This record gives sequence, structure tokens and C-alpha cells, in this order.
Amino acid sequence: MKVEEIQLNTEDLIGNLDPEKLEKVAFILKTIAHPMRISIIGLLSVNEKLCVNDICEKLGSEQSLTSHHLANMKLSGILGSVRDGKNIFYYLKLKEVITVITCMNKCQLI
Amino acid sequence: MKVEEIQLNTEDLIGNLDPEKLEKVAFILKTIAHPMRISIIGLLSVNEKLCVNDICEKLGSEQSLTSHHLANMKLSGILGSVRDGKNIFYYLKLKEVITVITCMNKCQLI
DNA sequence: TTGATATATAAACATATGTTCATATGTTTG
DNA sequence: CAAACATATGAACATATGTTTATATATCAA
Repeated sequence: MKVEEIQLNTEDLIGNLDPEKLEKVAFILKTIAHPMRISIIGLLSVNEKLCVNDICEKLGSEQSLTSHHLANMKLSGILGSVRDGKNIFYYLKLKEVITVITCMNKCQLI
Repeated sequence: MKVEEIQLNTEDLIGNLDPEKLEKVAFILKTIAHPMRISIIGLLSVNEKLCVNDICEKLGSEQSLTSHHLANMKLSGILGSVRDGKNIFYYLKLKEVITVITCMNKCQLI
């Protein structure tokens, strides 16, 4: 049971977003902002690596669609992948996204 | 200079996302995931309330577009608004989004 | 009540995104 | 090498999103 501690200084951190970083932050958030992709991140936050088939089974999702989403997140730098024989294993590369989702999950939305 | 401390337990928090909450989290993230809307949140994290014109001036953005984004975020429950004479002041209602953006801002993206 | 100011709204459009389906690629096993 | 398995890819499509333009609404001040 791993616990992370994060120190957030809201005042300076959010103000300093230059246009370029703004785009990047928005881009990452847009990539995460999808139920299936959040689920995949959820799985990969608990399992170090999972192959496409594992993910399909655990989520009950179709191979092609799952693959598209995985490719998307890989392109965005959120996931990485590694081949092992017939399987390709995906893993979380940008682990900070866990914090983002966890934070959202914690608040009473709307 | 306000500092927040957040305790995140990644293991249980992210796993428990039921389908409904999943949709909500994705929805909120999708709403935030836009450069201009992140900028607005940034402004409202430092200024308690701002009217549309203030925001337009500070961002150099057009009235109509700004208004659209504000309406969008209000609908999603992220912002609230209050009229004062000719002006309508917007404020952050779902303050947790600050944490989300701050977190993203802190990490080296890609 | 008229004009000026502040904001919202609606239509129209271009573009981006999510999904499905069919097919291609790569890898192992017999 | 052929068959089976695992995954990726591309085309096609429906839908959602962001933006602009023009116009409407609301409030104040003279």
C-alpha cells in the first residue's frame, strides 16, 4: 500500500503556465479524459504491465478499440510498451496521471 | 502563499471507479482539457472572482468565445457565477481542478 | 426612455474524436 | 512453411468540439 505525498503550492505553480506548457497540459488532460482510458490507467496503476488481451478481458472491451486507445496514449507519452513474444505489454510511463485521476476521484463531482 | 497537502493512496482510490463515476471524472477532465479554460482556471485560482471583461483583457481573448467557455465550465459545475450590476463575476466552484492542473504542471510532460 | 456597456446566445461551420469493420503485420508452434 | 494467435493499422463514418459572426438580452446612467 503505497502512499504518495504531494506538496502543492497553488499560487505560483498555476500562474506560470506559458503558452507552450499550457498546450501540453491541455493535451495530456485531453488524452486522459475518456472513461476507457481512465480504466486502462486504473489497471496499470495496480498492475505493473499488462498485455492488450489482458486489458480487453478485464475491461470487456474489443481488441481494435482497445488497441487504438493504447496507441493514442502511447503517442501522448502516457504509456510505454514492450514486446514479449506474441504479446505486447503496456505500462504507465507518466505516472503522475494516477495522481490526477485519484484527485478527481476524491472530490464530489458536480 | 497557501500550501495544500494531499495524501494519495493510489491503490484503492483509482480501482474503485464505478462506471458512473468514471463518466463523471472523464467529463470533468474533458472540460478542463483546453488551453484557454486552463488559463481561466489559473486566473480564478489567484483572483477570487473575475468578470468576463477582466478575463478577456487578461487573456487577450474575444468576448463571445470567452463567454462560451465560461458557460461550458459553469454547466459542468467547475465555475459558478454571480451578477453584480452590469457585470457577471465568475468564480471557481470545483477547486480541486487547481490541484489537477498544478500536478500536471509539475511533471515534465513527454 | 435612449444610449452605452456587459454579457449571453444561436447559427453555421471546420475540425477533431471515438468507434467499427476489415485487413495487415508480426510471432510462435507444429 | 502453414496455421494459429496477438496486436496494429487504415478507411469510413457518426458525433462532438471549438470558433466565428451576428444578434439578443440585461443593466445602468443621463
